[in-house]
Amino acid sequence: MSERADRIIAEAAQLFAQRGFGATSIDDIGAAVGISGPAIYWHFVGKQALLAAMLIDISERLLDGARSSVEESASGVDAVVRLVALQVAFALREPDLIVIHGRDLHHLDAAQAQKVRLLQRQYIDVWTTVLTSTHPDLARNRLGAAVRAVIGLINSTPNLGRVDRKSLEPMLVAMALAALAAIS
Amino acid sequence: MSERADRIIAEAAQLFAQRGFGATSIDDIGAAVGISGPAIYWHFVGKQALLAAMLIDISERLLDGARSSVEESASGVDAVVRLVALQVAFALREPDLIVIHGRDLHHLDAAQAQKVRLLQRQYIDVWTTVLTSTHPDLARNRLGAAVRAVIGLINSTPNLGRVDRKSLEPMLVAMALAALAAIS
DNA sequence: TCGCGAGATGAACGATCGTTAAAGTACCAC
DNA sequence: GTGGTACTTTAACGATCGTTCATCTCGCGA
Repeated sequence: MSERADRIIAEAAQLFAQRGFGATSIDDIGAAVGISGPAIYWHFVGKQALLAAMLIDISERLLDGARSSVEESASGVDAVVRLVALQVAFALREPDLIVIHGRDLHHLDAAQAQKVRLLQRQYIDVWTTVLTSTHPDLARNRLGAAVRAVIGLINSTPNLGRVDRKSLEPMLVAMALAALAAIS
Repeated sequence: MSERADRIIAEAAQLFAQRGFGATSIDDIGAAVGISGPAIYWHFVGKQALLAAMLIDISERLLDGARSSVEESASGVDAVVRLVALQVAFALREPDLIVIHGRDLHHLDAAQAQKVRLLQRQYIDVWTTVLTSTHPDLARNRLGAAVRAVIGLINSTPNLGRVDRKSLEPMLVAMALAALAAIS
């Protein structure tokens, strides 16, 4: 990916997060980069491709990170702590992508949406598999629901208002772990 | 509000939740009700008005419910439990509105969006005020952030996958309360 | 029967916007 | 300098869609 393409993705991500995919025009993105709108078509096949690029990229990064965390961990509870810390750090570092991922996924066409949803499901499955070791008495789909709820908690970071985000990190980790400990 | 207007709101809510506000046309909504698209303009001034009606309505219902719950409660912890139960019940009963509220708020114009956000802030404030009694040592904006995180947990209900929603209710309440107990 | 008003309809307007097309610029190898 | 490649621009096309308009239907009170 060229330098210019990276800039386009970065600016588009900011605009998508602020205004939404539908309310951001190709010309807006071009203007933010410093080129004309149609110039984007030299680097990407279309507007959807921008969205797909960022969504697939973050989904893959998250999945890879989760798998690495689990591999490196010494025990089940250690793995849970690492997964929570990873998600919290990601949500605090890239709130724009969190917003876009939760809001604009449906602007992808069927094939691309399916790809993103698959990655998402695999990510949830990494969490769920870890939890089956710490909560062997619970059904798997129940654990999956709990995982989604905890990720919902962590991903609310972008809406947390005017607070110093960094100072929230320990609290969010504590809340997420407490919620996971309350699964029944 | 007439009978027909209620049907329009109800069908529009379903369509908005499924496809998103931008991907739902006036003709789609009309077809779902059994009338033509432009017929909607007899009942509402425009497409945005539909969205505003449902968003303001649920925000007000939630705020009223929260205030009543707090009034009826005997203690601070009792109030927290009631607030959590209320939000969980609402999220399970009306997942469509939860989705729309979290995804399509930005399709409102400035004035309407401000009104909804005000109601939202007042709702958070009800929670926060209750929490200041149970957590007197914590700053108010920190409590507000925690409240938003917990609501994010509860509102993840629509994405919980194919599980019997009703059976999740006690677990979600337990997770939310545990998360709130972990505030620091 | 007449007329009025609520409600609905199909056609048309107008704006927005993604996308394509054709032409232009700058740099670089030869 | 000549040709080609990488990248960009402006103009235009075409589709979608919210909204408006003129017209129609139908029930109902006088």
